[in-house]
Amino acid sequence: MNKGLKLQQLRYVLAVLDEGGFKPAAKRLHRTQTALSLGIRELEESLGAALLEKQGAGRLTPFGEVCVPRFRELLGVHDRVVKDLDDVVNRRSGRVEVVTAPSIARRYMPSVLNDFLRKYPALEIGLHDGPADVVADMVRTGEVEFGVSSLWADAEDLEFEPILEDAVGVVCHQTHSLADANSLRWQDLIGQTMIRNGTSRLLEATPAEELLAESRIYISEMISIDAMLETGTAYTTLPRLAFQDSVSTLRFIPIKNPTVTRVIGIITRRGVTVSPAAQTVIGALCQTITAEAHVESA
Amino acid sequence: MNKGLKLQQLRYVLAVLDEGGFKPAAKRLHRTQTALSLGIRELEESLGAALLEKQGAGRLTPFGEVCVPRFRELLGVHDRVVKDLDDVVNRRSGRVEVVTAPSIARRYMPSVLNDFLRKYPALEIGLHDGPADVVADMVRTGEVEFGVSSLWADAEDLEFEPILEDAVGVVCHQTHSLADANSLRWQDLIGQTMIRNGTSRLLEATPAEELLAESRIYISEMISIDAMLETGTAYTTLPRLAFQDSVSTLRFIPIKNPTVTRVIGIITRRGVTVSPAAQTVIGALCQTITAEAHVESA
DNA sequence: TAAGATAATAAGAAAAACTTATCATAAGCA
DNA sequence: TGCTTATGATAAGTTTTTCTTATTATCTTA
Repeated sequence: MNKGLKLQQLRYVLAVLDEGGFKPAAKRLHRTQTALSLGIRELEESLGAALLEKQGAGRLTPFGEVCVPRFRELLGVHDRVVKDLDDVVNRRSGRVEVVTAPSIARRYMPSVLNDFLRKYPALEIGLHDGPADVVADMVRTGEVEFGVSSLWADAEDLEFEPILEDAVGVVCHQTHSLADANSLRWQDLIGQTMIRNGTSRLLEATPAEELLAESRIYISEMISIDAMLETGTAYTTLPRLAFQDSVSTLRFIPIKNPTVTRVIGIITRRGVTVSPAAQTVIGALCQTITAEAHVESA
Repeated sequence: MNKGLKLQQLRYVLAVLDEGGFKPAAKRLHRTQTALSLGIRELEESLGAALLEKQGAGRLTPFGEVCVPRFRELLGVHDRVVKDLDDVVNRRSGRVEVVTAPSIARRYMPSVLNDFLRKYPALEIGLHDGPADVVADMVRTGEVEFGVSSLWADAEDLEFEPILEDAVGVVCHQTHSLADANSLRWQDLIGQTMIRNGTSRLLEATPAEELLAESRIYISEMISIDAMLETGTAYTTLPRLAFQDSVSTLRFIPIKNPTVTRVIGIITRRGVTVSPAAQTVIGALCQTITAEAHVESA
């Protein structure tokens, strides 16, 4: 006895049964009668017993009667598996977990998600946000398929694909002495009271390093920073995207010569291909960012 | 997308996973590393997405994680089907329905069944008995796979394979005038009171036809015939096998010149192959009959 | 940075699957 | 019956698939 059924041969048998003969079955399967004859014969030999009676329109032997329901079961499972996997590949099924920097989550993800959910009604998405190190960790552990953030140290086990540059600027209250400038240089900030925050690491190893060293205040939460800025006596620095225009008493002033930017990109585990569904999300995100960039520069 | 998974390719993937690499997996499957590489690649292309990460010891892509459980399921069903059918072919599973003439059922089937059940502990058997026409009908309808009996008219839709000849003789009470003969000729019976029974049709178109015409009693049930014979005033005819030695007050006297026999054989539906299990029963029956014939003639 | 291992690629050989053409057998019909 | 038609089996050859050997590229590790 030869282990290993060939699914196609099982289909031959079922087709002969359904169509009531070799010739019509062959026609339906786009094969010749001979192909079915040979294929079914081989199947019978591998099983060790005949399935179809010698003559007459495809009648089953008793053994065939035992076989056919199992053939149908096996082919049924096969066809379902094929369909399921096809659905996954063609984004008709699946779930994506994503983590981004808070600024990205607020600024870009809403429209990405809307697009995405409309376009692929059967896909599910989970969106998380957090600071860069948390983003990296969530990608590393596999909790999420990819992250969108800046990457401090380029880790061996992570892949970074830049998609966006985000320039650092001054944020201060409208009553602050710097508030009315259109743009600033770093040296303009010397002597001013600076609040450091989570993004201040961006200034390390830049012309702003000196300011960093002078600064004697560090506040991690944006809410608390806002409250401090409201006094009009201090400023902080933020990347453009992290600044919320909605707080109308604060101003954002770009800093030039040189511009300091954080680079935001797609973070994935090195050597792990993202799922088809996740690829779609990444694609949508990049497209959205490109579109907005055009709007801004216009 | 190309419908139709090849089971072997699925096994390649699982082997690479289990063994942690192409080379050991290839070794286990008695293939070269290249064969797996090519096979898995083809599978990936047919699915439309990668299953294994490019390098490293057979790690799965997220899509691969989705696929593998389904691969296992499909192969599991396949393997179970193969095993089930193998069991049927090799008589480790199955059920046979048989119908025989009552004489066969009493005389031969007990030992056949004992042999059979001992030899194939997993097979089930259903034994029925009845007169020749009932046997033929049960075979015809498919209620049973085959019958063992004589066949009156050779029906178009039935196949008859003779296995045994059964000579007709006289049955009478030990006090009957014929009781002490060692053998009789038909003419010895002229003038005696004959009881016809279900087997009397065997005498049609034989030298005994005349006796049949003279007979004025027909009794269908053996019990009632016995009662009548006990009076010692009448005789009946029976094939040897239908005569029960256990009724010790009755005698069986062979009739010769010419001998009239009923031919008992295997009755099957024309053009229907019997199941492997049934083939076994038929084989055992023929063997038992041959063995007993030797004993008797010895 | 070189050595060893692992997987991908190329090219050809072996095996499988399919095709056309032909044959045997059974069923239908005058 | 004998002729015709239809069905499935068989033979021989072709195409396709699958596998192998040989080689190359890439990653790992020492």
